Amino acid sequence: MAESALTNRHDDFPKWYQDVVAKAELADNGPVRGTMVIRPYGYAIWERIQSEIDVRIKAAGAENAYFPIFIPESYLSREAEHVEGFSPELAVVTHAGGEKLTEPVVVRPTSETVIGEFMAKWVHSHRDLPLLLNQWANVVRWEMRPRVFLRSSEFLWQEGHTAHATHEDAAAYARQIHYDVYHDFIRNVLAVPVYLGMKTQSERFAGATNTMTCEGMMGDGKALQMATSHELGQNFAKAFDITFQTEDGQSAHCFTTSWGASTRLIGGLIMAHGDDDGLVVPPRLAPLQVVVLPVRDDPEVMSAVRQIADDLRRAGVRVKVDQARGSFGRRVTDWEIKGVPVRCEVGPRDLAEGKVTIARRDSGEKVPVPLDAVVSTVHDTLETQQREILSRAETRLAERTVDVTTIAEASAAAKEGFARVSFDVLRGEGEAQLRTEAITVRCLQRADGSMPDRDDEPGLVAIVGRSY
RNA sequence: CGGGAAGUAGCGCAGCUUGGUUAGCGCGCCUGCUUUGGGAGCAGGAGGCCGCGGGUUCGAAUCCCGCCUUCCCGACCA
Repeated sequence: MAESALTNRHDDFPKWYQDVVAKAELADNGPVRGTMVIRPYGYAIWERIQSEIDVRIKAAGAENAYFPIFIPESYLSREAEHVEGFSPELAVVTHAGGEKLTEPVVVRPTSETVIGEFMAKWVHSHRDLPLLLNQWANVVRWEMRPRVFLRSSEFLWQEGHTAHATHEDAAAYARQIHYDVYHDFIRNVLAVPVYLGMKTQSERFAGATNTMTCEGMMGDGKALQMATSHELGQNFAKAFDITFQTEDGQSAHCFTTSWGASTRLIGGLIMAHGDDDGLVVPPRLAPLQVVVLPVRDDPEVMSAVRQIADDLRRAGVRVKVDQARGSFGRRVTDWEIKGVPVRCEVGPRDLAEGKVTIARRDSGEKVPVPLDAVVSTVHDTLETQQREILSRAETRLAERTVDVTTIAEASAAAKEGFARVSFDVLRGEGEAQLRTEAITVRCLQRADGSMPDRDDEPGLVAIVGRSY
């Protein structure tokens, strides 16, 4: 291969990221600072993310609904920590219909408050619980330093909101979502290994009693929070009067949860798996799993290409035929930048031998395959690739997570990746001290890597690092 | 929002210091022919409110002021 079409990842990682976003035709910047235009290929990836997450959410029993984008400003102020947490990044509508509004209207930064209001209306009895809602929506959080997919002023996400009769029920459901929806999707579809853990008090969602996170490691060693689930205790139930009658006729406040994953996952996909040739999309996620690529625009070749694409499509593979416009080399690099997992290259030389060439995006490996074995080989290659993309990411995560015992060591380790350090070392001043170096506690775990129930459990371990 | 860098064709840049023909170059784009097994070649062609607004000047891409946008580093976040 001659020179790359992209900035080299090790020369300038942020520039490389921008190049991939542009050249893989994922997104453009919008005309207003911090907004983004998601292009068809980028949106196709989002639609794959949506459908995989949606099916898991429904399996967990939640139902989709839709709440309005405009929220009365007064709703936000009902929960003190919540409004304090969000007020710096709110977009507020003060004028509409040619007049000044009597009460300003907030563009939702998240929907806890409106949904709380309606939960209060809908929940009367313990028989109405649990109430399990989800919505797919856009939200607005005005960003000072925007970055496409990672931190945009408007982004797309799903936000789940649930109400439960007991703390135990709410805690269990938030964990169920965290493991069975987020962790399962991120690990098994997105092929990103993550640390599951609890946020420290300073990193917690505004108004939550507990925030859980999936922390992934990007190609440059920085952390990305890829999904979060919150226990909100009775904070929002009290602020919005979400009450129900218990079996013995008492009135009680609900325990609520909320949980979300956003278009940031696309940024995570790019930075977790991308290489110097562009995007690498894991097969289970890929909107396009195979591109069938004619070496030249020749009737015999084209007819073979169409036949192979039909066979693959019938076998359930997401496939596209390359139209053979332009040079072969150019077309190859274009599909590589887009990260399509498998190329099936078909030329006269292959056909003369009754074969095609199957090429893997992640390893670059190419093998000749007899025509009648294409479907089964593609199938195997997709599975292998899915497995090995995850395994490479796991190796990086393991190699670049270092066990340390002091703050100075943690700070050094965070230059390359993550540090694992006893939380006792950080309690008090330690966390704040690291923060001055832009290093934060990504999550807290028990010594065996499991999810703590409380942040004051003895023996907790903190995973620290720089983050997006 | 603080510190730094930059905005000239779709993308990447030169020109600005020292104001003065018709604002250039590479890639991409269009047409034609030859090509196509790893970013093709030749020939012809299209494409610019030089980020926006104001000022200085006989004259501004070039000098001055303001604003907007992008990127980097910080404080905030999914």
